[in-house]
Amino acid sequence: MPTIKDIVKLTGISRSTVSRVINNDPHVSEEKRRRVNEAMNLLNYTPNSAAQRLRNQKTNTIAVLMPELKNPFFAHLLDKIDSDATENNLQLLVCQTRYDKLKELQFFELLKTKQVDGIILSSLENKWEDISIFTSFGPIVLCNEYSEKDHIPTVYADHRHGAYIGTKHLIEQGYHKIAFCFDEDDRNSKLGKDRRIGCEKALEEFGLTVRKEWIFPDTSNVDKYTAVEGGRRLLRKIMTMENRPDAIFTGSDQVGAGIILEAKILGVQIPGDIAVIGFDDQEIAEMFDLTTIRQPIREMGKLTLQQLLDLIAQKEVSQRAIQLPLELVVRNSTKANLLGPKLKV
Amino acid sequence: MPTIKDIVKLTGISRSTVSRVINNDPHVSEEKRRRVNEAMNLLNYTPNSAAQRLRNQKTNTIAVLMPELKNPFFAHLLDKIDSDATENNLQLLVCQTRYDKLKELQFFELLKTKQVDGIILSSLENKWEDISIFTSFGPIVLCNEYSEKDHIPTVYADHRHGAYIGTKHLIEQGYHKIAFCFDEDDRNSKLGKDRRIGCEKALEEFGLTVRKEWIFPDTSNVDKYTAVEGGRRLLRKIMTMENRPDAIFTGSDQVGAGIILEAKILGVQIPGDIAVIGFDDQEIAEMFDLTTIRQPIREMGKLTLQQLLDLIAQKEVSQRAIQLPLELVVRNSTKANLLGPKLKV
DNA sequence: TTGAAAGCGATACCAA
DNA sequence: TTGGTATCGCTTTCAA
Repeated sequence: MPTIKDIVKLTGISRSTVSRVINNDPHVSEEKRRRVNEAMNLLNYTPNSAAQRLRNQKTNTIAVLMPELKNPFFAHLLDKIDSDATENNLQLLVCQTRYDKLKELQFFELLKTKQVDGIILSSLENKWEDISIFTSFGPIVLCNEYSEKDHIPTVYADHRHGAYIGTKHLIEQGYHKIAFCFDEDDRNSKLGKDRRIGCEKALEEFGLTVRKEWIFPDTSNVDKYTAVEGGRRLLRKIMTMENRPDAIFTGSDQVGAGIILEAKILGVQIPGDIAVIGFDDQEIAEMFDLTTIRQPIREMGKLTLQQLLDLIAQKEVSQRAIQLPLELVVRNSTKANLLGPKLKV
Repeated sequence: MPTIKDIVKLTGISRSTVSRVINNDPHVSEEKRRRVNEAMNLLNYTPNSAAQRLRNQKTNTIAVLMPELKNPFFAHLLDKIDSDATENNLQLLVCQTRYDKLKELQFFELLKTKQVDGIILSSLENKWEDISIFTSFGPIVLCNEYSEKDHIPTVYADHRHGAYIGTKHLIEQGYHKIAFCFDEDDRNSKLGKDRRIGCEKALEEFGLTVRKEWIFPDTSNVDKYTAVEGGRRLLRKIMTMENRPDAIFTGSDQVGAGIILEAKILGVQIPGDIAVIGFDDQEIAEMFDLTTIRQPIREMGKLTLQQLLDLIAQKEVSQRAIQLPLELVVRNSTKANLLGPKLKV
């Protein structure tokens, strides 16, 4: 591969000037610029990025940490981040933590070893306290997940409100025996806790209370089956209960789809016997006619990258924590019970 | 950030020896090794990867080119490649071509600028002739797609046979008016062409012929709607035809799912009125009880990375082109027509 | 506008 | 086993 030296040899022009041409420095005469460009084309020259990185202390690369790519939510998030990254001449490194604390921590070495200029964190396996020390090595922006401390650069959706409007919708449709199945992972993120708060708020407004036996954790991540299978198991479990809920509010469209699929097998009517709400509004929700809470993935990706770029450019970010609204998408899985609202409000 | 110099200052030991410790060179006394390690821990030292890249001419990073991440087939492929890459201390750069020839070409600059040690190409927008020149800048391995020239390092599935067994299955189940909907993208890859050959072979064996009006291109990529929507449109179109096929062999599970969804709306019985076969065997195929052709994604990812690693290590790869078998997964979307095989063989 | 030279942070050859 | 030094390829300051 040709280097600057080869251009120097060919043109007799100094490396400084050649470098100036490469970097579009205006202080170069037109004639030299032309000769350098000619030589570069002739030799098929491209600057060596390792040398540039070393010299400039900049990689034009960022890492996106996520639990796993085969979860379509994260694949879409990565897709959106990539759109904007490409526009900004940034490379993207995929980093799957696979729900592993240690793996997650290891990825932060990328910042120390200067392999990336910054990190987007879309899942949180460790406590923020254990991660925050890495911010001294480079900027980190949280996306989707969020921690208690709101002085962290974060972009997240208002899951509390999302859970609230979902629950409220169920109640208004006449369902008041509502089960919840959310990722209970409140060790690190406030996400699960916030959802529960939102649900409770809606229930309280209608004079209802949460029943402990109707709260189910999403165990698909820990037990290594798919979220769809998780939904199937959940419904089977629920059907063995004596006092059954008449609606299930789930933490993902996959779980919701699993419930609907298993219902068909068990002869359970959706929404006649049991209503279902998903989360995210992925393509699968539409396919299964599943009421869900839409996540603004496009905006989350865009704003997250923007924050990161601002931090890399040393500009302080305008807002540290950005909260985005969540939206209810009504489909047939929560159609009003034929008997009309069972509840007197 | 501390550098080797800081370790030298702190310990009085030369940079050469420090470097040896970093790289586990055995020719270092235990005492010095201990002192260097102590200092490294004390200063929280990590080698600067840009410097290592420059010096070693190696990045430990590879790029994976694919059309788009939101296609679950590619998300899964990337996931599998990543598993093995992580084991080999390789970073992965995501590169979405978004079905764009120019974008694809631009990604090969990564090889020229030494940002990656090699490239995995899982889609092909340009002709191989236009890409092959880049092999002089670093190794490139084709995965999934394949070109006419079989001296290219490639891992691909036997789509000809896949199409053959799928078609044969349909015929044996009593369907002999078979429509095909495959990506017609044979400008660059042999994939589409091979599928057609496989279909024709099966038809011929049973004395049937292909009907031109029953061959449909998959236009979702070009027309910018989802593959599921593509399936829906396809069925609507077919239902307007006078002479309708009684089975549809599609190029993806998404298209198959779209057909099944639209059938429900139109009151078309699957498989009673029309049978459907998908391709890939993604989770969605199981959900929709869709007969499909299973792709060995796990093996494809593994073997592809192996080939690339061999090429990077300068070992010639043992086999240039590896062909993997495709497997029929029978589900209810192709259940034998109740009237029994219509065909006298 | 141009060029000489220092330096980014590591590795490896050579000599001791 | 150890250390001095050249080198990887580029950018940037300084002086001309």
